Amino acid sequence: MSGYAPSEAARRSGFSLDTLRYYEKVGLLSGVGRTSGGRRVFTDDDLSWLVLFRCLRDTGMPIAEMSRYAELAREGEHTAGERRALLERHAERVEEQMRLLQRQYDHLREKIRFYERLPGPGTD
Amino acid sequence: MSGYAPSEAARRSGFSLDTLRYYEKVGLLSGVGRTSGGRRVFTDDDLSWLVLFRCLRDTGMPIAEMSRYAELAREGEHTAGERRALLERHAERVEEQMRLLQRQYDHLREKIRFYERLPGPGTD
DNA sequence: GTTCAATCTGGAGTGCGCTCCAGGTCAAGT
DNA sequence: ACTTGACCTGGAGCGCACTCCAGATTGAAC
Repeated sequence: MSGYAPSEAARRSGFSLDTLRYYEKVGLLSGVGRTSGGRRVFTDDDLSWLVLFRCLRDTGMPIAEMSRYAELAREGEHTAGERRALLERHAERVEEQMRLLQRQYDHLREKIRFYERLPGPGTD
Repeated sequence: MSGYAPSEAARRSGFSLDTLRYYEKVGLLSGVGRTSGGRRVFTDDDLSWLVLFRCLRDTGMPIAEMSRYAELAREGEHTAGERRALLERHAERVEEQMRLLQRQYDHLREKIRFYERLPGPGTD
């Protein structure tokens, strides 16, 4: 069961091997296990962190803030409130982002409608 | 009527003065007028280009692609089909982006719900 | 035992999109 | 005429998030 090679962790998380190394280097991912030979071994727990990072990155959270979150989590249960607040603030920014994206998408569609009213090549 | 100073164009478009200069430098914005003293004068037409660029940037289009679009527009009416196709492809990417954002937003909200079930400080 | 793909390390390099700076110019207000 | 704030140019610098590289090591398969 749990214990994934780097390539497997990369495949499952959608991050590249280099990105996984980079995340470890900047302290996002700490305490990843090693084989006697020095190779990384990712646990299910590591994987679920990666899934969270995937979510946060896809929604535009900067790495520094993810690091902050991870650091809080490492500090223990008493930081739960702060972690929650951090995620809450982020979620609000994401909502704003979604509204903007929707608005600009609508503009874009309108612009395209303008072109659709023009005769295309071969439309006769 | 039409004829805006750089600062006014910046204010109306939401781009910084430096960004407006940069856009001109990379060929996004071409043929911006000048006063006898060399200062830029933005027309309503320039402004509407900026509004379009704002839309495309906000939806994640790279500058190179906006340049391509602007170039096509300069080439004349016969590129309308190609321009339309470019915008259409972009709109599809934006739709994908919106779906991803929504999906990850949902994950995020679920994660937050987990914290909400924990007693916060002072929740008693 | 040999091979060979996967992995390791440290560090340099990349791509993008600005952003800032120095040193000078312009023009509106007084 | 003078001051002052907006603007000019060319070019350097920055922040972010990777991405790539060289040269060495590991370990599963044959």
